Amino acid sequence: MNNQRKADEREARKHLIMNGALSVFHDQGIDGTTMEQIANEAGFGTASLYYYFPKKEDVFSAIMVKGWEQLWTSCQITIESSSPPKEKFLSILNIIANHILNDRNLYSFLFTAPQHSINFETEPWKDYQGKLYGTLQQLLDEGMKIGEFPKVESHLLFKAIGGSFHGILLMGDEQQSLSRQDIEDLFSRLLSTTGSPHA
Amino acid sequence: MNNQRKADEREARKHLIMNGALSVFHDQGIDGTTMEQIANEAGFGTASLYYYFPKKEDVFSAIMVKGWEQLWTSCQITIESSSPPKEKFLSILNIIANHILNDRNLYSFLFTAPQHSINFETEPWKDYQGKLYGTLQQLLDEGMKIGEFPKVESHLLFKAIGGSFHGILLMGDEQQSLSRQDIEDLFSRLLSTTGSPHA
DNA sequence: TTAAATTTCGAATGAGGATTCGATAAACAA
DNA sequence: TTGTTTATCGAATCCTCATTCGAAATTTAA
Repeated sequence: MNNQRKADEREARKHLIMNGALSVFHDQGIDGTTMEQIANEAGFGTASLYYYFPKKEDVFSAIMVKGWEQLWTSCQITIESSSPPKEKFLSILNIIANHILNDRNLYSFLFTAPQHSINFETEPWKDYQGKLYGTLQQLLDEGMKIGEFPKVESHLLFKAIGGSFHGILLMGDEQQSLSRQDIEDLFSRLLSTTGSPHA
Repeated sequence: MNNQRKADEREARKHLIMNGALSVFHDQGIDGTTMEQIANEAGFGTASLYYYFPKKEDVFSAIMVKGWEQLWTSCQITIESSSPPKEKFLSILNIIANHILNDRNLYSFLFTAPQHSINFETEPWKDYQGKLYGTLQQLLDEGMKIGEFPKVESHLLFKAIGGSFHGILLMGDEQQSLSRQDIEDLFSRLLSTTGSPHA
């Protein structure tokens, strides 16, 4: 019975396709990418893709699921630990940062995929995304209550952090070296309880 | 001679179309928008659009130009003033924030337009964008030299600020009320010279 | 009021690209 | 070896747009 191997190989081929897709997205943009380009990049004939993904949309979806699931599971232990909010929060950011640094294309896709073109509500990865974001938001709220964080509208703080995270890690092509130190500096700056004097 | 009025009216119609386009972008996404949808939204027949904009791309381009030019000119006076870097920097952020708050659709478009699909290098608005970003980056450098800003890689700081700006002002649909105070708080936090203690 | 210029737009046209077909090859099982 | 299942893919569909046409309406100018 090589049923298992069969399945594994099939799965492996799916991943080749997904990576090909990510690579094409990088230069052509998501909406500008054709199934033919993906096929070429991945080393398949165009029609073959449909043997693995019935619809173009399914390629997107599969990538999303892979990414968000990965992200969620690698944060889970930390999330379930019992460290104080701020420490937990920063640990999670760190984990995510490492993922992004290791797989730029994938995470750039995760965080910039157009919110239209597809019925995103029913997608399975929405779940992981929701849990992760929810957790972070919640940590922010808790930490604020304890006084570990500055007194700012927690929604605002969340968006600010999310935004700068995106900016630092995903903006621009330069593979810019980023010491973990730099990252921590910036975020603990945003999170410092030190009131900030106006300009 | 009603040549002037003629020109004005034509210009006005162009703007109707641009606004229609922005409105459709908002729900359909930029790449998912068709000329027909824009036409309907703006109250024209599909073919009529081409009387004003020879190519779809020209609609995009016109919007970009309008936005960036507007942004640049409204910052120019401040930029040419002789305030110290930090003050100047925050003033500019403030001006931009107000623009975004007043014309969400336009600026959401400006800052999220896909970098692919078009030959952006030759576009006229690239100029305004470049000047504005360049100025901000430069102010950051200067301020850092004087010690008005924290000692962080200025490129990083720039991205962090750009990112959180985007996050705060353009993320999510909720028209969330945003006091200018809140905004200043967050940014002067990022810019404060107070070293931040690690978690 | 009449010719020229300006605008409008429904209905072709044409190209690009997603998806499907039909045939073939490989791998496997009996 | 031979039938069956798994994979592959070039070449046809078929549909969705962007863009163009050609005819009409509306406005301007004389």
